[in-house]
Amino acid sequence: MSTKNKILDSAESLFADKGFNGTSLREITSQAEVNLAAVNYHFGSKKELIKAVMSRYMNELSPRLETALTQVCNTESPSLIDVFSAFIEPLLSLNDFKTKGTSNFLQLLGRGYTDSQGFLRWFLTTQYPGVIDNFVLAVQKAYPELNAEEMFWRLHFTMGTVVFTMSSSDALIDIAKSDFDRNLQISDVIRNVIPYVAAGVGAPMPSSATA
Amino acid sequence: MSTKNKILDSAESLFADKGFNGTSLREITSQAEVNLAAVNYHFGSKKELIKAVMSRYMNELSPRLETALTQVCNTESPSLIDVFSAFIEPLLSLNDFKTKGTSNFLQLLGRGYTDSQGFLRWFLTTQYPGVIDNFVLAVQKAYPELNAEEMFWRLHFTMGTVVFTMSSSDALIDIAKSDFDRNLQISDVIRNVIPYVAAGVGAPMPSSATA
DNA sequence: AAGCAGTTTAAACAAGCGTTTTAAATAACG
DNA sequence: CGTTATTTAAAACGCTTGTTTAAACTGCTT
Repeated sequence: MSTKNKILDSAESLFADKGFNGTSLREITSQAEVNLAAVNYHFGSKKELIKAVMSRYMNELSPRLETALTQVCNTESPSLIDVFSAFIEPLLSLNDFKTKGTSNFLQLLGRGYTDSQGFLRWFLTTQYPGVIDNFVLAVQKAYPELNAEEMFWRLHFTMGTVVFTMSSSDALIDIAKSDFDRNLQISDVIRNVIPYVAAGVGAPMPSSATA
Repeated sequence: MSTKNKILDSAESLFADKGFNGTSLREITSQAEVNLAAVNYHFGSKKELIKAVMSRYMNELSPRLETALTQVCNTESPSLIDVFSAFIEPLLSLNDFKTKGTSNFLQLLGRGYTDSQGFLRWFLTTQYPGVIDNFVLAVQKAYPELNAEEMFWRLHFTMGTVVFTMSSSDALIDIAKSDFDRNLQISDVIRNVIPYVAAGVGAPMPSSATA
């Protein structure tokens, strides 16, 4: 295993656990068993390391996601459940790509949104615009009555639900075990959240006739 | 204005903007125009200052919230919209209590959940258990078919939606202005999110007969 | 007026941070 | 084999953090 990959792996798990700001380069290089200066040598700076960690996942995920969302758009009359379910297989495929891949990535997503404000929005919209565009198209096809403004709000609410849930998924899984004696995994959390966000996005328009 | 209150006010707005970890005591005391050591003199530590900022709001909010939720429980057959709408008046009343009170508090809530993991959960469950208990009771009355496990998940999803939305409400309001030419306030965001979370919590049970 | 508790002040502390610098070890190649 | 380029290593840099210290100042009571 190369020094570069050892750093990426350690950074990924530590970032997911403790956030970007909450993780020091010394923690990362210590866990990776490499020298402290190796981070700046290989990546230039901490910020570039963060981007490298995120890109490794997004490059794996975004083509699968775009394909799945395009397929939904090409079906006859997709439901919102169909749209959100399109995320399942691409997200779970990250577990083949890397151990704990799915949960690590989803937690990183949450960290990127809350740690340094605006970073994730910039990262996704500038680096991977195709994913968002396809997603909006799929939602429009599933719920054409939703106007642009309502769509804007509800997609942000959904982003919040997913990002927040995933950034605290470890705690939620622990509570589910102690309170309900259920041994759940990240895939169960994903399957649980889909009916919720689908119902939220699919809520009737506030001041219009029923769809 | 006392030194103590100057610190509380500056800490509140800076914490809401940049998070607890992202705000230094020197920023706070500089904006408050008091000496650096005043924080440790009056509050003991930064952690105690955070608690003091949160308590100032919760002591104002929790009795109003408990009253409103109890009233909902005492109505004949409340809807989930009724339950969540019970939050509106108590939350907006924080604007009478303090300038920008509502949005500051809701952003602080989000920071407390994401900044240092588990702090807010501990704070709310140990310091203000009555609010959560009344909330759960109200949801149970509005949607009795929801079993404990589903309730657990959906309330956490809702927490995520609200907390995340509010912690980025400033950005959302800005986007709404530039994209749709709408001048919105925090109260509009609250009213927008209610149908979403009500529909999410009210989603049909996954593997049971329709309610 | 003297004394005293309550506050405020400026300065310093120890620790941690990201980054840079130096030199030594390793690998690649003509 | 010898030279060059790459990679590692340890130490130090400059800076910021939360916290503490000790002295000065405040306003009140005796």
